[in-house]
Amino acid sequence: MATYKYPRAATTVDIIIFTIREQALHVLLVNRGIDPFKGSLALPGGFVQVNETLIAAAQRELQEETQLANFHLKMFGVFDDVNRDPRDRVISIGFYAIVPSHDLIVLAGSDAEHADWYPFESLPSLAFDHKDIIDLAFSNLTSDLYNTCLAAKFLDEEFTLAEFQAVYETILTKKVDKRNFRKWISSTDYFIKTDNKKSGAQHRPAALYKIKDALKPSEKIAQIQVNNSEHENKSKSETESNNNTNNDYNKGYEQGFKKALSKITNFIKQQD
Amino acid sequence: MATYKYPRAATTVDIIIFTIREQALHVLLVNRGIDPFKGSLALPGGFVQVNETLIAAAQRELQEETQLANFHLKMFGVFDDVNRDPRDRVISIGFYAIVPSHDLIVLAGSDAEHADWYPFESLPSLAFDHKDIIDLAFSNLTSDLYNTCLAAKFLDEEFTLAEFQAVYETILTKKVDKRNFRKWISSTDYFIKTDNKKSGAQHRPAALYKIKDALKPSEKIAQIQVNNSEHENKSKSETESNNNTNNDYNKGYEQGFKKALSKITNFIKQQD
DNA sequence: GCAAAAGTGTTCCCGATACACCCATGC
DNA sequence: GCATGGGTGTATCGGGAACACTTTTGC
Repeated sequence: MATYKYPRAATTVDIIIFTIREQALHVLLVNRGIDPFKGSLALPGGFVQVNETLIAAAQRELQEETQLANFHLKMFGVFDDVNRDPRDRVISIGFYAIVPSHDLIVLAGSDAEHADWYPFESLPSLAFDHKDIIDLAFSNLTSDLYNTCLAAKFLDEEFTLAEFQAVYETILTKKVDKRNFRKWISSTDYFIKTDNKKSGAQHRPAALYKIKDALKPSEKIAQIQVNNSEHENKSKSETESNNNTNNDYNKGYEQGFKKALSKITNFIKQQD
Repeated sequence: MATYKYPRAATTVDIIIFTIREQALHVLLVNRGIDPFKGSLALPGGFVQVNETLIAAAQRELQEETQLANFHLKMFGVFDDVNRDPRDRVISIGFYAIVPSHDLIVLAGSDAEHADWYPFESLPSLAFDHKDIIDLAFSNLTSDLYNTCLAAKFLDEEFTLAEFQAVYETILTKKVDKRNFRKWISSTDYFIKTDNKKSGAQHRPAALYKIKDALKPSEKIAQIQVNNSEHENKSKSETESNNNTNNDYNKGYEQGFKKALSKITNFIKQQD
């Protein structure tokens, strides 16, 4: 039992796990085994313990619910409507994660909850304000596609550029120009061609690429980063200098914002 | 007394109030009257009550400490290091606000704390992780300069373009090209020329501008917005559809992201 | 009439877009 | 040898950036 002079809001994390299966973006949802919204679908997540950071809480919840660890998690929003949870005042922090489609290890939930994948384009109605949370997560996902290398997280460690391009086309639901896409790949410093090739198909083998080692997961924590463009002016200490429990995998994935967000609309064909 | 089965983190808000005085960006700091960090300088802020949103808490704290109301507040980050407050586990949400330099109403604090302005470029050492919070706030401020009209909040309701340009030059510590700046003004839909002029100086009178009425404060709440660029693809419901207690002034100020963040580096002369 | 800031257009350059053909493999 | 996807270069266009002179007032 904990006793406080004044009542406190509870703090939770909610996590959107994105994957691509059957050429469509999917989101992991759990069937709630308890009230409120018992029987409804909801995002995985749960209460933050007093001795862990938010991202550590998100990692822990995911591990409990999916047996997967070491997610690349990104904080993207705060949900603080006073009545968003009928039981109590609950402030929730949203994170999103990306997993490769083959990691579909499903997923006996901790509380006899059943977890499964649902297509982003036709989500059922959800508990709490989780629909809003997903929308904001998606909005962040799309903008991160061209500003970070994290879209590679949808794929295996080594991937062909055709596979990678398909990730963008699936999420953006737009055709992408192959030559311009490849020009972008080499204009960023995110990716590197390996010596390996993927052969076996009935055509020329494709070179395999991977994320540059320098960008591999390190010991940096997620922080909501609203802007990362390069203004060489008085940024003083680095914006990421705060938050420091080291248990995450975000650094590098947000490095090297060579180009500003205008990238987002790059080489998305102007058709329609 | 409030009693919970499991201990809870406390939730606080910290607010950075920016203003420009003596041609320099300043930040409001208070002298802490109580431990921890008694006597140190710190950001205004305080605990969130269970029946108010974060932004409402920020508004309330500011009103208590500065007698000013109706700030334009923007949420920009979450600070959740486990040991950031020596007393207890405290998760803080950062907001920033902008006030015109003449509103320097200072500011007998609520707890016999003395509040005053400090130049951003030479801040003293601060309590807690408040230095990190300020750095992230500044980083958000600079990126918002060209993506919203909120820089006008540094000025009176009606302002000349020279005054407005000086805001940008002060914050970015760069010279800005007058013609390109004015082209940007008219390329956005944020501002409108009034029929009034500012005369009296020893030169040609300057036209006064103001923020377009359509962009004036309305009933929308602040949400951390990582991306707002226009991808006309499946943004599904609007990203700002969440968070809805109506007590804020943010809408419009974030509307109409016509251009992506590349704007940030606009018409900042390449001199050094 | 002179000092001092207001106001205004054009050129250049680079990066974003569009676009079509040859290459290597499996069968 | 043919079907299939892998791989590559160029020309155009638009927006960002640089740049100088005329206008209007106060004294």
